[in-house]
Amino acid sequence: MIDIPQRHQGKRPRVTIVDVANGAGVHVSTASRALNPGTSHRISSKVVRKIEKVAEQLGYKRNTLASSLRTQKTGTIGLIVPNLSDPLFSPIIASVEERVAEDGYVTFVANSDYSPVKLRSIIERMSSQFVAGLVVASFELNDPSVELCLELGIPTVAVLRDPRHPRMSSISMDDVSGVQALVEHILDLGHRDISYVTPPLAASTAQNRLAGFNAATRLAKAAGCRFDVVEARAYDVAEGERIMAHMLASGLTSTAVLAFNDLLAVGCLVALKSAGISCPEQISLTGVNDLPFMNMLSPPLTTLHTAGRDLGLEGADLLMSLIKNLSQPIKRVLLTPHLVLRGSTGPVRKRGSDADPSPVAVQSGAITG
Amino acid sequence: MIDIPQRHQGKRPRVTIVDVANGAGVHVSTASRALNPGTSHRISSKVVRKIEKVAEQLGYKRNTLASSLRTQKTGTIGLIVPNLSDPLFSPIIASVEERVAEDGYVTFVANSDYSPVKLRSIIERMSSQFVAGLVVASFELNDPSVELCLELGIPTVAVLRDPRHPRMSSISMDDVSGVQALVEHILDLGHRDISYVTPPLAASTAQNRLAGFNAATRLAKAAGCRFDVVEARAYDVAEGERIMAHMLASGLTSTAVLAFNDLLAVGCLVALKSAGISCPEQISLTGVNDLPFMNMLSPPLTTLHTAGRDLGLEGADLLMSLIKNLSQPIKRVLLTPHLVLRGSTGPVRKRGSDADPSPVAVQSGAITG
DNA sequence: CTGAAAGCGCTTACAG
DNA sequence: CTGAAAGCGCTTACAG
Repeated sequence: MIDIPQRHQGKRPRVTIVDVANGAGVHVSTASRALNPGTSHRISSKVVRKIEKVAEQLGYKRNTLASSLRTQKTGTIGLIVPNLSDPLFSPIIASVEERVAEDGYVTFVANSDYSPVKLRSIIERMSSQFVAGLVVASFELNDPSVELCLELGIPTVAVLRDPRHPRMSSISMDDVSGVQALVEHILDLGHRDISYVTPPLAASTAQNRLAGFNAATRLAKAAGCRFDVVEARAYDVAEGERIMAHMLASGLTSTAVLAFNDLLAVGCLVALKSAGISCPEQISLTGVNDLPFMNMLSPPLTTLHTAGRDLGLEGADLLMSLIKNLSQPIKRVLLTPHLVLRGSTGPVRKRGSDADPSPVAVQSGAITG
Repeated sequence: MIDIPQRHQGKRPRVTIVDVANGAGVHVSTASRALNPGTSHRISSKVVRKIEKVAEQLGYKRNTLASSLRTQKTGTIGLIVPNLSDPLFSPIIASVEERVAEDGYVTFVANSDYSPVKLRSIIERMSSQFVAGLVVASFELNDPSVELCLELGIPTVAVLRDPRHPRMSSISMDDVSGVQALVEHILDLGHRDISYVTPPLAASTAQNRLAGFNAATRLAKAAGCRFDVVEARAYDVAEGERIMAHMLASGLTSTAVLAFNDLLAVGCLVALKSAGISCPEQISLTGVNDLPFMNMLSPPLTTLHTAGRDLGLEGADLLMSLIKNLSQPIKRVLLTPHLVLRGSTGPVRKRGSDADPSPVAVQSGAITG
């Protein structure tokens, strides 16, 4: 019996530039020049047309592998994010892809999983694949991978997280003033006991948001207000739930809780609900990022809007210009996050009105996580 | 003045296999064999160790471009989704990446933007970059790109959307029975006038969900129930908002609305809210996919859970085995979506109770979009 | 077990 | 304006 593969039997042979050259009756070097935008002007337009026609008819596609090997440059850029599943990165991925495609580049996306070790190995792998440049959303502060990119000579732009390296350009959100505005809004609402949930201070985002919190609370602290910082271990909903349950169990006195990001805030909200505590009546809550659907929660979440699409577009744009000219001044761009006021924040309860003994009491049985 | 580039001056020279061979005092072919897992057993282990040590010291990284050009195979696979920003695709992207990484492949992600034309050009581009295989979530029914993949001889697996081609394997959700279960739940709640919002029937998902709706309503229709199908033009929140506003303006009589997906459902919810119609008291609402945060909406959305991670893992797994052996039987795998009952669906109002004239009345001023 | 040589498909100085 | 030739960095039949 003849063994016919059940699929793909029609594998068609690949057309090379040699086929095109033969078909057009010219030398391969002529065909190559004609088919390259940068050199086609050196060939008589009649011959160019002929070659283009033959290439079209034969369905010729340049072998980018061979081309890249020869020219030592590829049409690919790498994009590294710390968590592919976090909705925060969707618009960043989409917009980087879009912007670099304008210049004919394609994008490799990789997930560093919040690990500096994985980040390093991804960078090394991408370098060995000759990416033309890198957009990195995974850098931590003083991340040794920054030096690696510089040593390897790969044009690189940091987005979202700024490694704060004197030779690395970055596009990030102005977290300090953003969180400051958030705290001021909370103070305006009359809150005098506020907690902030921070992740480990590995990245600029974590450090800057804490700095914003501290800056805003410094004066108020002198005036007798109470501020507390609680450390989370991760960035996700589950951790937010755990932290809030823990805070409640330890006798939380705050009337407002600011979370590092929306995911933690949503987790806090879950824990508040299962403890039977109403938001914002008993506790006001805020996040950061303004992820999709945050306007549809119950209550809708007050947050800072992170312009993911702008981060991606500006980052990719800067990378494109860096690829054209590496020797340009380092830039550190801050985009202003805007405050999105929604239902999860409200005026602090007047003392003595409405009863209900503070601090917030909660049955230990109601605590999850 | 001497012009010193401000960045990247330390660009280090690339180490090739020739350097390694020289350093180890062997021929490049020996170095190549020693450094390749498949051939290293042919070299004396002493020499292998020597070569590995030198490679390590020199920081040698194989140039994958050159390697791929020679072997005619790359370590990359392509993943094509119709919309990079839809949260539905995040777990698919993450899980495909994860699974193929186990076999040493890296992933190219591309966005077809719901356009068969863009899809074709992405496939052609990826083919010209010698991807080892493709995972495609963008196929429409009878999509000519399926033939293209087969002709090009690229191992390909369809996920989420099944092009229903006799020679294309696919992993998708069992939408027919899923939506059927959804309708039965709604009927159980007492609803007798139900509308379904469908997008254009280009993809299997659209066609199957409509088929599920029709199958479930056939009997009930004979029993005098009223069912309506409304056509949307897109898949997003804005379109859901527009459609629901339109339905309300045209005197919607249904007490339950099923939307093709969560995004449309959320849009419907927005329109209901701005029209002052309560969900589920006046109108029950369902989506499909169970995107993140759907459990946190107000009301939480009843929906079908799409196991994005499983689609990605199974799809990538099948692709890996296809790459190893193209001549294997075509598979069409259906995963069962499970029904997630939440607050957006509830019993139909008893007639005559509670007053409120049906059909749902609404001021035209309240209609958005 | 190791070496010498050819070749993957391009591009680009070097000639003319 | 076009051609002939070298070479990017690998891998792999072919010898020995």
